[in-house]
Formats: sequence, C-alpha cells, structure tokens
Amino acid sequence: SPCEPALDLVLNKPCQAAASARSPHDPHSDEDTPTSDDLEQFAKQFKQRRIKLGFTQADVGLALGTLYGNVFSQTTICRFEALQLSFKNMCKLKPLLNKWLEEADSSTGSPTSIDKIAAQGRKRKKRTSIEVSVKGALESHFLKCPKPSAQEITNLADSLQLEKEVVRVWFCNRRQKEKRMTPPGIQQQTPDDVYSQVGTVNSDTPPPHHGLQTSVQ
DNA sequence: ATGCATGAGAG
DNA sequence: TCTCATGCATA
Repeated sequence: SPCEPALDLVLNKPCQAAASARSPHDPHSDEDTPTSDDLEQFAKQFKQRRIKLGFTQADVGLALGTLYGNVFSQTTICRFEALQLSFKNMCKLKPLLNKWLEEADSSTGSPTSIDKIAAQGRKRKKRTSIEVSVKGALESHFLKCPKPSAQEITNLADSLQLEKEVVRVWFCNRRQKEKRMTPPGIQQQTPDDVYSQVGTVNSDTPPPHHGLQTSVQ
C-alpha cells in the first residue's frame, strides 16, 4: 500500500537555533523570537487585559485593521488566545496584538473609527456536516496514515460516501491541527490539577517543565 | 469556540 | 497537490 508508516510525530517546535547574533546583553529583547512559554504567557495576559478593557475578540480584530491595516476576524483572535495557531503564526501576530494592547489602555478615549471593508462576492460552498461515526473513521485512518495518496483518498471517500474533495480537505485540516501549539488530544491541566496530582503514587515524575506534548490518546 | 472551506505560494 | 494563514458559518 502506498501508505507507509510515515509517522512523522515530529512535534513542531521552533527551530530557533542560532540567528541571534546580537550583543550579549540586550536591554529590550522584544524583537526576538519568543519561546513557547513567552507566547503562552502573553496570550493569557492579553486575553485578561482585553476583557478587563471591555473588548470582544471581534473588536480587537477590527481595531488591528483600522490601526495597522491588517484586519483579523474574531476567529483568529480567539485562536491566538487559545494558542491554537502554529508557532510561527503566533509569533507573527504577537507584535500586533501587543501594540494594540499598549494603545488600548493608554488611549485617551480616542474613539475607534469604524472602517468597514465589507462586500465580497464569492460563492462559498455550504459547509458539509460530517457524521460523528464517519469522523471517527476518518480519525482512525489519520492515525494510521496522516498523508494518504490521492488514490487512497478516493477509495476512502467512496467507502464513506463523501465527496473526494471533502475528504482531502478534512485531512489537510487535520494535519494543520497537529501543528498547532496546542494540538488536539492533550488535556490542558488547570493550575489546580497540578496540586491534585502531587498525591499520585508515581515515582517517575513527569517532565519537570511542560512544553512538549506527547502522543494522542 | 470550532468545523469545514478558500486561496496564495511552493514545488 | 500540499502547506499555511485565515475566516465564514454554525454549533
């Protein structure tokens, strides 16, 4: 079968090797590649401030547009806050959101001009809803072969009675999901869980510092 | 908050 | 065709 055990469980991690050829002590290290933890911390702080300031995710997305010309949707802001974007994407967005944040609370009540760049005419395919049982089938296939060939996609689509294109896109989206900073299949433990976990009769202490997720269940 | 989709860019 | 950034529409 054309599908081989190409289990590239290579968890995407910032390939931040050298490249930081700057002076030993950098005062304001703001223009450097942040670490996963930096992003996590920032995202949390961002969301907190955003809410305290009384803005919705959509508000922020729009503000970025009227402020820097880059409009973003509520979806993107939401995913940023939840770390559901790729590491690279997070890094790109952070500076923008950071600047908005600064301008947001220091702003002397300057009314945000509402700039609408509406109107886009493009037939968008109606979202096809995939049944749970079918999703389960796709998921199991994905675990065995995350990158099926065109032929396999066709066969799979046929057996599941779905359009080939739908299956193809499903795999693309599923792969992208794996590349998020917070991939699916991992339970985000709340700070409280950390304590309730100390009592566990377990000697082999889990990774001292989180960061890399392990396999999916 | 998230599922399925689009389109640009790379190959 | 795939990846990647991004979002409409819907749960």
